[in-house]
Amino acid sequence: MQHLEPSIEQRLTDEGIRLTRGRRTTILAIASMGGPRTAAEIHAMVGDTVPLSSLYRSLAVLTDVGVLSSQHGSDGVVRFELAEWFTGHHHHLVCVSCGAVIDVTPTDEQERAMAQLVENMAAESGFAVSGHRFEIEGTCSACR
Amino acid sequence: MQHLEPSIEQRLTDEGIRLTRGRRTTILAIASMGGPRTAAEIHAMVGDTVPLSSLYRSLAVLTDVGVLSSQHGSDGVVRFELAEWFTGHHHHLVCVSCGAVIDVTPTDEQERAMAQLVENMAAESGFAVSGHRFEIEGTCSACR
DNA sequence: CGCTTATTGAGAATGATTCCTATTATCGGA
DNA sequence: TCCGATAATAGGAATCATTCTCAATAAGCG
Repeated sequence: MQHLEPSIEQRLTDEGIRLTRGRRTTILAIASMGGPRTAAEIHAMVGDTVPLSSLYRSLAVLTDVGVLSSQHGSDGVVRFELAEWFTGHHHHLVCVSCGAVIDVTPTDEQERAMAQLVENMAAESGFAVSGHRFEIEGTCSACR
Repeated sequence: MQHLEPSIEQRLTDEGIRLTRGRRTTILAIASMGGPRTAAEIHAMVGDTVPLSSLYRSLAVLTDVGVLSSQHGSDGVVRFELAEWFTGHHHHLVCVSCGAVIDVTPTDEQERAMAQLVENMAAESGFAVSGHRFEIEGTCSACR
């Protein structure tokens, strides 16, 4: 992605969010890194053109608007990546040996079964379900 | 749980870990709270009998030894609870508004369905599944 | 009971993230 | 194209959870 996808640009204007140089730089950097990255990693990539404090603010805004999604890693640090509406819904296979993360896109049928399960489990708690995260732990083919 | 379960006490001595007053207090507090709790919440419950710094150390040790399990919430705070070998396998409902976490124990049928799903999804990747983590995001009844 | 050594206590230190305020840049309209 | 209202930035201070330090203390063994 050399330029900003129109769909992303659209999303921003729809929300009344200005597309500043810093935000453009940030989005492009994340897109080019192809996986969840920390603010520090992104900052290292974009350099001083985007100060850390501005970067954090941009990440927050872009996540709010739904251009990015964030996840809190087991090391307590937040990682950002392009949101699923852009990359597609997926889950992660996490190798407990080498730490590799493999994307898995569920089939429609699998996703339906999962949604069913989610509703069943949440029903009794008066919980309004908005999404789910599913992580499969195991050993990847390279590590066995 | 008024007293420390023998199985937990055993675990500690097996690992050469001393059972101090602070650690006993900490474990009992967590057990009585019945769900994942932050260090701050636990500290509020045990009071000054266990200083924060000691509490953090105890939580780390107990997690290492496998008496507790920890999870990093979407609010960036770590929550602790008794490990699954003690409480039984379960999943979490996470409130995206207030960060609260509620335990949900799947029925045998649900867990079977989930295991099935996991195998299906991992099959193509040559992944040897050892476990899974399932988090349901939504809004709790108090926050709606 | 006494010894050895793991553990504690208090506060300082750290690291990620957020907040504050004057300054600047975006973008819609004339 | 230029202007103005105002969203957004810079960057440095502030916050918050968590970790570290080290002298003082207590667990558990004999």
